[in-house]
Amino acid sequence: MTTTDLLSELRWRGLIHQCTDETGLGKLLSQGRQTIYIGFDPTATSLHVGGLMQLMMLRRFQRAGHRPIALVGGATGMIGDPSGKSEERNLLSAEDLQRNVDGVASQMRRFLDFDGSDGALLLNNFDWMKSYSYLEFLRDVGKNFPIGQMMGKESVRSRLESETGLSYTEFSYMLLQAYDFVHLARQFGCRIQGGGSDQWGNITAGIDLGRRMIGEQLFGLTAPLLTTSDGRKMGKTESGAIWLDRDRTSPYAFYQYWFRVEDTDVMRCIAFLTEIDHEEYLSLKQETEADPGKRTAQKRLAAWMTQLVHGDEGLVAANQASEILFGGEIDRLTDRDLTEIFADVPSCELQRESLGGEGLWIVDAVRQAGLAASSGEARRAIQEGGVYVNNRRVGEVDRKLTQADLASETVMVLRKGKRNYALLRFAAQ
RNA sequence: GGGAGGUUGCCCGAGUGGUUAAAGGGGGCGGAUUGUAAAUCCGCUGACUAUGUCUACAUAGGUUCGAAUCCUAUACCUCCCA
Repeated sequence: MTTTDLLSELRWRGLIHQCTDETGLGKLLSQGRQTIYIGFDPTATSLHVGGLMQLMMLRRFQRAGHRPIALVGGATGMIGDPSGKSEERNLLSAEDLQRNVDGVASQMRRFLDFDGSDGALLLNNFDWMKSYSYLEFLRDVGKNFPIGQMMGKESVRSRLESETGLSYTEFSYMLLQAYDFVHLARQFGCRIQGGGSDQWGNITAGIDLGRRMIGEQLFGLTAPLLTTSDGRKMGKTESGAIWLDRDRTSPYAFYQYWFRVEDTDVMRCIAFLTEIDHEEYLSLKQETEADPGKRTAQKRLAAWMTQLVHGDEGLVAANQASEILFGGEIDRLTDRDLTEIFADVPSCELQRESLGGEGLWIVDAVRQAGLAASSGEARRAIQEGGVYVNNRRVGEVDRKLTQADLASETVMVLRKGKRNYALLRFAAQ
């Protein structure tokens, strides 16, 4: 891809929410290899879908021949960005922060090429902020910030009007992020900062600071937030965020999340998060509108995302799991198969002896597996025909489970409703 | 400080001495339908050793054969007067 294509690609994908100077940026990009940076909050050891948007943005720049800088906010993470947050964040300890920085950094290697002298850079602003003294910072940086302008920023204003208010620490956040931009411009010739639309205020603060401190014209580019058609943030389920870390969100759950995206949201996800080209995008859009029941776009999205984040094995496993879970009876599988397919499904260990004699009462099994909070609830579920053993419906409340119900050597698969699974493992002892 | 009203199940909200585990709605859960969708329809929604037993209508006592319903005290909330 040539540099001139990059902006037009971002445009058709709808990835340009705001830009400080689109024509100027286009000119800059056509002048040759540029450097762009985006900051990442190290709030957890893993990124989630929100961070993926930004990571993909950097990746698009790298593929167009530019150099991306992924900046983990080891320093800014200690302060907490008030943008888009309704209340003050709890400060992280230095150790937690370091752990998060390490975790996030290792995930980024999947998306960006950090090798060689031309590769992407992974930086931590703690490295240059840790030894900056308060006094010096106030003289160099602080004096360039008119309070009036700071107060005008959306992030500050909305918080001042709210009941929680904001602390001086949070108020100062934008100085740190602004200084990052200037630092990167000086050290690495980085003249572009990207981010989500909530970062606009922080980015423009950096551009102003750049003009004052080093007399350079910097550029800012924000992407829209990834939201559903009814305005909620994407990447969240009732049970929490969708993470990139396979231990937090299994490849199967990850795949399922994208598979189940609403028709009205799926094309935007494809545009925002994948590298599926315009031609295919249009044909997917057409197919989805013509026959939404086929879920062609959802399948493509799920496959693309899962492959990028979890690799080929992840995709194969997710596909297999989906087929089995939504297929017929579960039978003649091995413990290994089941354990892999149901990696993120809750399971409980039971004594093998409980299968002997009378057998294990289904009501107890459902309750112990965590599919029902009480045995009353378990009974009800069974009476309503909502309980399945190995995907076979259980008819009677007094049903007993025996050896014959094992799906593999030691495991049974219990299900309540459409897609609530739990494993029962019968330990040998 | 004085007066009036309120506090019901996950949430809202009926119920003012006797089949009241408590109407109705929302939510949640199951089923049917479907596209692993939306909408729709049906059922369930206190616990348990379960054709029975126990615990529940702010909390603690009391009246009564019998109370969410009457009385007393306590806590919290709302309104009115100072």
